[in-house]
Amino acid sequence: MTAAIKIIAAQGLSAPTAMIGKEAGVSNGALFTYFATKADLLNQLYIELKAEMAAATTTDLPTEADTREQVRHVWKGWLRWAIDHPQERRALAHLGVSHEVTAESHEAASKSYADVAALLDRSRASGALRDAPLMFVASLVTGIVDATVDYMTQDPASAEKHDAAGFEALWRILT
Amino acid sequence: MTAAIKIIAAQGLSAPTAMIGKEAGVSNGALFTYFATKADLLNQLYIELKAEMAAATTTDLPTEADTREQVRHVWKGWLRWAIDHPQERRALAHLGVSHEVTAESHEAASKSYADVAALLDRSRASGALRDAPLMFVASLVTGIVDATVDYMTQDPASAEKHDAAGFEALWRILT
Amino acid sequence: MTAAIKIIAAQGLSAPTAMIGKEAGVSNGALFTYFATKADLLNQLYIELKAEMAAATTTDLPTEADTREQVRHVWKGWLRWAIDHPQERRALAHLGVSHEVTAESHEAASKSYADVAALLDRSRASGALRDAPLMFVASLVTGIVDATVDYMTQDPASAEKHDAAGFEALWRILT
Amino acid sequence: MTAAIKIIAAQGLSAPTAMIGKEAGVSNGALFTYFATKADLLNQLYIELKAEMAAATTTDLPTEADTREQVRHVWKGWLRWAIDHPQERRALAHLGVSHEVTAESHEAASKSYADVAALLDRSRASGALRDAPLMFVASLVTGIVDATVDYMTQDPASAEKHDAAGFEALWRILT
DNA sequence: CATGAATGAGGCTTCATTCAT
DNA sequence: TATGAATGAAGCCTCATTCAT
Repeated sequence: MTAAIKIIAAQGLSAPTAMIGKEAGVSNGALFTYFATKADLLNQLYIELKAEMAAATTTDLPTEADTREQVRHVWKGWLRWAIDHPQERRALAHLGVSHEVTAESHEAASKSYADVAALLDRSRASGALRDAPLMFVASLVTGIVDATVDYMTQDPASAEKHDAAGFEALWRILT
Repeated sequence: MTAAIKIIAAQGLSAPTAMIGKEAGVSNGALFTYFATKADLLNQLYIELKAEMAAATTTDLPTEADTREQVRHVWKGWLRWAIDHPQERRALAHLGVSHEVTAESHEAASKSYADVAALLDRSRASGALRDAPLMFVASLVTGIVDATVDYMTQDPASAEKHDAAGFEALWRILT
Repeated sequence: MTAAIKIIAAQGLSAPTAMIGKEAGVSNGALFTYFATKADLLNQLYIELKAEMAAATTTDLPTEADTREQVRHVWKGWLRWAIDHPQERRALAHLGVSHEVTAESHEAASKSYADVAALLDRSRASGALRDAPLMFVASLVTGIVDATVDYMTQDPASAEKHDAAGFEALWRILT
Repeated sequence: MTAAIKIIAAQGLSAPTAMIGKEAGVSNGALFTYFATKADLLNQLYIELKAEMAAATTTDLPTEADTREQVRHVWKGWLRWAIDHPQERRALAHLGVSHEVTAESHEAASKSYADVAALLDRSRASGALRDAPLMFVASLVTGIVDATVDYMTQDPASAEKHDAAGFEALWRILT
């Protein structure tokens, strides 16, 4: 699994299963005792990565604090995870557009985000997007996070500034 | 070319060249009269689509109007193109993450956006992101556009509302 | 034709007909107005080259001189032609082992050597190989010529010495 | 390998790898488990055949006997191998002129002939070719062997006579 | 007759998947 | 259950040959 992430991040989804097996230290045949199919592996990987990413945003969430604080916590967690797991992010970028990843997997992945979605819903309650579909708002937010992480990665010296600017943009949209 | 867009939108980048040829009404061999390589085709396609998309946002730009009006024009053009060209958008999504698309192609593509970038720069001049790198702001904007288009496509009945909400979010970020 | 020689010498028999056409300054299609088939071209080329090579050995043959003198003349002509036409030689090396060159072509080519063969027959009349089949002797001779040319080409500084050594070997075999 | 020899002898170097695989009783894909590339197969084949041929000439070489005896031994071994392995010989003829066979392979192959070359050097020590480059002499010898084998193969009834005539020619050249 | 784009069969190679050990 | 050699379908690309202009 870790192997798959590394290989897919580096080579894309067309990476041979044999190479993933090698990286994982198992034979090419053994891979298929764990995953019936390459598509299976990709789907499980997708779900797992999404879940992991979601978990990173909600652990230790200060549920008693005010909304802004909680959003800030999620924001921080998200950024930290993304920056600490560049390969995971790259792999997800590939998996996200793949035809091999089924609608069911996308469904399953979105469930991991229930808590984040709920928080988002509370945050925008009295904002400009109060009447927009929640998923739409979530998409906007995801876009902002991705852009922010991209620039923090490219220009680590000004990471702090990008972080602040990104959060500023986010908060403006929500409120 | 049009054929490639259609096939890639439907099947992804792993679509056989033979299928693209067939869709275009030419033999599999003929494809390589026009493109030396599959990668070549993908790169040219990427550059062309990006250019076309950029063109859709800046034609008839009211350069004398105030900034908000111009941003609104670009926004409208962008949305219209995206909604009218779902296959092109899908193909671009695939091409954007592909390893086959070279850095040179990305470079070339970004040149098409010079005008839009300049406008963006003017718009955020006195806004919260006035000190952020322009490309960072552009990424944020792209994220918002993509999210908006996604939801206008998924829920055409409320297209107007999504449009408005998206622009609202955009404008908030810039000013 | 000259083009074919050049290209085949450089690339072998797998050289594309299009490349030969280009070198000759005609379109790929035009080639097939002159030669029905690539195999046709190769066969004609083989016969022509063999004939040319044979001609180079017998022009101005001093038919009145003694046998050794005549053999010496053929030897000289052969060496000269081979050294002056390295591409032709290379092309012939490829054509000689090709399956595309038919038995008829080999037959036709050998006819060009009638005069040389007759001379050879006279030369060995009282020699050690007087009872061997003429073609066998011819093969031996060809082997010696080829070896000599190879070394004269590789080491032009000592060309004279190789020439002499080669002829010495030849004459020893014949007499 | 044996399959490759057979197929290449029959069809030349343009023989499909699939056909070689089939002859060997393995699938087309399996071939590439053993040889990364068709060129690889050809190079290994060339080296192996050359080595085998060289080995056939020097096994049981009577190193204590006089030079003529030793040359005779090599001659016999060479002829025997060539006559017993017509396919190997044909394959070698193709491989010898191929562009796919690299200079390194030729280098490697020539190393197999160190012993034969040394013997040759001793044999011609006081002969007419004593000052010619050894490799030149070797080429002459190879030419004679090839011619002899060709005729022994074509006309097996007189094999004995051709053998004798060939050796006679050889010995005349050396001494 | 020449052109050169188009054809399409065929070759080399890759790789997901299977299976005997 | 693990191994890794074997399978064979499929993909990219080449090139002899054809044919409309």
